[in-house]
Amino acid sequence: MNAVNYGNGVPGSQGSSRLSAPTRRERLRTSTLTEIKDEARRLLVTGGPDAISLRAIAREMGMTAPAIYRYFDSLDALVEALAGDLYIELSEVVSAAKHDAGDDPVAQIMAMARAFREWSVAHPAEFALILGSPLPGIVAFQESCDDEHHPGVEFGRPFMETINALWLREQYPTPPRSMMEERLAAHLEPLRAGHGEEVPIEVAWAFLSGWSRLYGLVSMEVFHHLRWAVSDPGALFEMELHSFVGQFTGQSDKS
Amino acid sequence: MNAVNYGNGVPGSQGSSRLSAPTRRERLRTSTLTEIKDEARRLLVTGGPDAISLRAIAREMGMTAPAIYRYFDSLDALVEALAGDLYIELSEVVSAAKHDAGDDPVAQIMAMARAFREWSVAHPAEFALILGSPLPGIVAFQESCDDEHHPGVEFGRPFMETINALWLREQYPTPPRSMMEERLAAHLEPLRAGHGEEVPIEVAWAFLSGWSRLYGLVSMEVFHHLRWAVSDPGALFEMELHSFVGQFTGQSDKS
DNA sequence: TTGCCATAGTTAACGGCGTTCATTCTCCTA
DNA sequence: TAGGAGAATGAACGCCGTTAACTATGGCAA
Repeated sequence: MNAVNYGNGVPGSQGSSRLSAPTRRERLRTSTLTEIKDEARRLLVTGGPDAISLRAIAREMGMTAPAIYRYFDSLDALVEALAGDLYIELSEVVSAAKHDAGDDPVAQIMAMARAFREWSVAHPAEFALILGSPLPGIVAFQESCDDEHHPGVEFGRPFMETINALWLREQYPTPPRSMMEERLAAHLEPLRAGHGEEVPIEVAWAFLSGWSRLYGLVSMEVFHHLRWAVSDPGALFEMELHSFVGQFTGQSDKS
Repeated sequence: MNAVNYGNGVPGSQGSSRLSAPTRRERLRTSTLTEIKDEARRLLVTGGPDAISLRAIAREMGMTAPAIYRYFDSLDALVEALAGDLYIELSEVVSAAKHDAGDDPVAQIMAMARAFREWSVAHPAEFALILGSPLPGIVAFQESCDDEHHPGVEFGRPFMETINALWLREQYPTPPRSMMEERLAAHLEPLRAGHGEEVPIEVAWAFLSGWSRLYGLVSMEVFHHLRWAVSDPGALFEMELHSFVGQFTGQSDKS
């Protein structure tokens, strides 16, 4: 691991000198870098994660495969960088939806959930790469989660903040405190390391419970694991979403 | 697709003649067949889905790769057959847990959910193969879900039956009927094709809602998508499980 | 202006992969 | 006992990631 290139960053004697004044070399380099990732994504979309190959990328770019090693240490490193970009893209989509949803936390939650589903359904291959079964090579990416600014943590932040705002406004129902203390409080170090030590246990519960429901439903739809049950997963999603936010608005579930 | 071997079945002029009297040839064939799948599973477990290769299997068996084409039409067909076996194994584990849980539907649900999680956590690679991102090649396997005896449908059956029994015993709370009629009733043809036309809408809802929660939580744990949040996913699982069955026992969620 | 050298790119090669084809061997049966 | 079906082989094709040695080039320092 003595290599100098890990996806970006220019190896060079003097480096980039002044900020906001990239040299010609640097511009060419970043241009090639993003072209590689764009081509990788195109392959991902058309043929799945396994279709991403250095040779195919190079062929499409009019290059030879070994040239890509000037930009990435390995195919895995390239895929990892692509996964990071996709995480950021998804985060921005979700955050934008939140900002467009007004001030009501419940409306914000619904907007974020819908944006998440829509992006996922529209980009199944990308979803599989960042939120599906971790391929060997993506594993390393998952491991580095102690970082406070890990894309995964960053992605969860707007959800967390909204649920926190909601809790401050009204104390929605939760499982018994005793159960949360016993089953949850002792195991929240990772979450609190990323989102602040003071996050209330009720917020942590609502976040984890809600996120796992959202993730389960969406990934079953994206992976076609619902096809045997339901012909319109979107309608099921809407129902579950209303049922979920109903918890917070105190709306009864009784028929 | 004019090939005769699709995983089992002996191509031959006379075939297997009398039942329960397999010829020597047949015995050797099925023995080799299962040895191939066993080796494939070993590779799956140690190196992930991509590590399954005909050449590695053959090497380990003291054979050459083309010989495997006597037993499977392609690598994809082999993986598909393996996935079918794993589905059956998981189904049996879950069914066994149900039968060991006594007569109470709620106890049965908890036992099945725990069995599902335990198998999944103990066999992450197998879980990824059958319940994770569908690789190209597994897609075909997912498509054939119109079959009433598809392994996926078969796997869901004990869950469905238990929730049905529960509904017959006590009418647990559900979302408003109007919402279920609108969002669910019109899209349940696939489920009813597999599990009977007469399944009540409340049972379908509870099944889908519960299964997606279970699947979401377990797959996040198996895929390490919870590592940044919680250090003991098992405790979170227990809490969610209690919270879920609490819906059915009328237990309040208020702290 | 000249000369240097880091950088970007090339070709060739290695080993591994799925798959096909022609061929050989072996066992069962008619 | 002869023949044929089935099992397995070796060689080959075209992919793949990766490494190593090599060449061309553009920008900076003397």
